[in-house]
Amino acid sequence: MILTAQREDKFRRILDAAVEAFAEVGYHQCQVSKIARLAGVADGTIYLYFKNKEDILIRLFQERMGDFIRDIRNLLQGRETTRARLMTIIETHFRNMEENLSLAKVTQLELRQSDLKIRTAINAPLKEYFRLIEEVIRSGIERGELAPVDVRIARQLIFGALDEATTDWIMARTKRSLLSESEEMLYLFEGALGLAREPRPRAGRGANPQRTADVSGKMNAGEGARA
Amino acid sequence: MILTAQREDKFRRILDAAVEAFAEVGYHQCQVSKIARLAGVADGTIYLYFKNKEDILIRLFQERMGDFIRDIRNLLQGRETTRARLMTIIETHFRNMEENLSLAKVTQLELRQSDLKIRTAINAPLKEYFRLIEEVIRSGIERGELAPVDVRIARQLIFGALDEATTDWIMARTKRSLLSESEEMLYLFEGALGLAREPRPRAGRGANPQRTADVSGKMNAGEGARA
Amino acid sequence: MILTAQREDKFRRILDAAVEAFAEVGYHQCQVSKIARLAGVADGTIYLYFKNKEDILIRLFQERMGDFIRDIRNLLQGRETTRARLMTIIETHFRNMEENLSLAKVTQLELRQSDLKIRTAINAPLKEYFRLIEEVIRSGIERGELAPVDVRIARQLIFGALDEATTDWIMARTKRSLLSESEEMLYLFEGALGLAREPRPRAGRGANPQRTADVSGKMNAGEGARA
Amino acid sequence: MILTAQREDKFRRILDAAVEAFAEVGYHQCQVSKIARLAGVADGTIYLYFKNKEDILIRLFQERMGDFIRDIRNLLQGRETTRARLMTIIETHFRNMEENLSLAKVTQLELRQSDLKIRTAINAPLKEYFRLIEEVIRSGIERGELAPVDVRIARQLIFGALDEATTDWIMARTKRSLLSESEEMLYLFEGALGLAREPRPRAGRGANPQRTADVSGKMNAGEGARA
DNA sequence: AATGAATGAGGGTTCATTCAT
DNA sequence: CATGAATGAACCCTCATTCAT
Repeated sequence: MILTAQREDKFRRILDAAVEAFAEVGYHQCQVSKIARLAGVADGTIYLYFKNKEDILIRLFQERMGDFIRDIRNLLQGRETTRARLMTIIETHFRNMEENLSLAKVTQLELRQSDLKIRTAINAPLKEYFRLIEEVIRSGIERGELAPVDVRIARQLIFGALDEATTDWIMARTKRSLLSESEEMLYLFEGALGLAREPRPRAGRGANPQRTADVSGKMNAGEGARA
Repeated sequence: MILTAQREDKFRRILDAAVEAFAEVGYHQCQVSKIARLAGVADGTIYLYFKNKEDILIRLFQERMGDFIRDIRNLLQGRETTRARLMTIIETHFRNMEENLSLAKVTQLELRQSDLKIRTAINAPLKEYFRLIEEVIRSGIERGELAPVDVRIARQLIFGALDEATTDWIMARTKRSLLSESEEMLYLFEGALGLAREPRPRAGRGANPQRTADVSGKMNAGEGARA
Repeated sequence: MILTAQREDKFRRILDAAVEAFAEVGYHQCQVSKIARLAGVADGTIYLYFKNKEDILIRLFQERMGDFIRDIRNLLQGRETTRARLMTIIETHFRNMEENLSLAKVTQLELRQSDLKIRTAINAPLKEYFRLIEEVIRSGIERGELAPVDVRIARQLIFGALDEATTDWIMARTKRSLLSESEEMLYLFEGALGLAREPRPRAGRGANPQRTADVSGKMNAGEGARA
Repeated sequence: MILTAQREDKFRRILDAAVEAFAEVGYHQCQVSKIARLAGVADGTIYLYFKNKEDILIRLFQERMGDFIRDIRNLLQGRETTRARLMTIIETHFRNMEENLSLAKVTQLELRQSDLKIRTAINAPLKEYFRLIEEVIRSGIERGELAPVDVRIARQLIFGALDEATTDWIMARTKRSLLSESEEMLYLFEGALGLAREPRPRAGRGANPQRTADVSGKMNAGEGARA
């Protein structure tokens, strides 16, 4: 195992190629040779850097999820209030997905395809993300900003909502912005967690419930539902 | 093509066998011959009832999801308040999963493995569920019971939270009851949707945030995280 | 085994259906259920009349070839000269094929698909046809009408030429008449067998070799060649 | 994709193996793994060189037929008279078959099994052979050596006779030489095409029609007829 | 380290045939 | 006799992985 810059580069090229390839055709449909082609290496070279196809998916997730958690941890340093922290999580989650559509597709769709072995390997970084969310909730409770909710269940709600919103967004044909949902999502979280609510940021929201009704009047046809 | 009770029975036996088989080894790892063996029919018989392996998964979901939605719609008939309706959704969702662990595994894990074709086929029943949730939210808003939240996003929160809680429960080794989370989940939904909160049903909850801390103190090790 | 008229009818319907089915999609591609459908009987019924799929092909050939030989034998009764007899063979062969395109396709194309077992079974009727041709040649030699050619090889030439002309005709897109080749074919046979040649029946043939040249100038493109 | 001698060799080994395998058990009965075994390669290797099983049959024919036509064209260069040219065609056709019994079996029996797709692919080389025969006939007519016969029909007679003689020979149990029929075949062709006949080469032929009678006296039992 | 030709296990699906009704 | 649902053997091909160069 050499760790030269060159090797590091090839490792990254394969990972980048894999993201694109998985996102395009799906993990199971994706042939290793396709990744090799996109990465500009020979098929066999893949196996100098990865144990097998499964390993690519796992390392991919670990790598990107690790980056994501590092980012979010850094951003949380500067956030004092629980509201600011929640907004940071929401926005970073959404922005990360929005800026990496391919990665988002893999994360939301392909990773769930994997069998038990893969999901087990994926466990660690995901657990880290869960822990991070739970820490925000717990400290919020301790500081009296949040109601004494069940931390695990509250985390399930937060992660589940962000995750579902992302999947919805990927499945939707109309490419509305995911980030634009952040404020409404924060509003819901505030209520769920018993955080004293700020006045609604969007003017006219309270005054115009019809708009909301209209939107949902579309009945989610073709958009909200996972296609 | 006969449509006798006998034929109906064989169709169901194959579907039941498929649920067990997919839950046990996963869709991709599952051989058609395994389903046939479990169903007590010949391999070829499968293809008298289903177009192909994929079709089994699709029909399976459509069938069971259809039943589920029918159940939930029936129960909602007798519920007048939005709170009661939300509780019905939560409990029916959780009970359904808890009573059909194999089905839950397929729904939560295997169905997400499927490629675009399968997910498209799955779309209709899932959309129907989304619509149902959104109808409860919308009517709650119209009746003044809920704050004028964005219906689509609120639905994402509700479905996402239920879905994530279920996945968590399946992945967890310790088989705590999923249904027992219903009340806390309802409590969070109430806050999120601006529903006037009932006093916490569980005595001591507010008084004992430590319990929550304990639970999360486990840091989700091997439980909360998707293994 | 009953031999009522009804049974006889069903036997024939299956055979007729098989001719059409084999001609349309080929023996190997043809499913037994297709024959059953065309014959208006159940799949299983086929097996009351035939041992298996192979048996259908064999009986089909035996039946039709038997009819054909009976026809040709009857016609030969009234033909005294070897020339007339040869013409009878040529015309009956061509007319038979032309009037039963489906049968011709099976005979020329599908029957040659069969494995050794089928060809062995087909042997008897084909041998009978060979014998018939050889008898005409032999008696022609004995009566001094033909040169003392090798009977077997002469038969190979006659059957081979008729067979190849038929295959050519089937493969050709342009549906020129096969029967119209009879006279030229007879002319060639006369020469080959040393039969005193009649003056060319087609006026201008000898005088206009260019026409022939023109025709062949087409180089057989798309017609003569087996497509 | 390397095109080294090594690769060329493997291509040829597979082709050779296929000829033997097809000849032995027939195209449809022949498993790809049998070809692989005979060729000394893995099953999957076949698919590096051929698109599928069908492709093996097609390429096989194109390859060998191409060689055959090249051979015959070369030999025809040195033949001035139409008689010599006809003899070249007859002898090369017969010798080629006799020296490659397996190939002959495939050509005469298996290739006719193929469905439309295969026969279409086979068209080109076969047409080339037809064209070659027709060129000999046409130039013979132009040079006044042959009667002004219909070129296409004459070609059908020549190819049909050679083809039928070959099939006969393959189906026969007694392995008389095919090549030994060349002279009699030429004799018949001479007559058919109006070529001034040479005196019969085999002494006693005219004098001993009994030999012919004897042969045919066998009534083709098990020999002449396609078994 | 890099290559890519070679490997060969593995499985979904078809369809001729059977047999209970 | 007739049916047609059920059977299950059989096989082509893919593609992740290896290894000689």
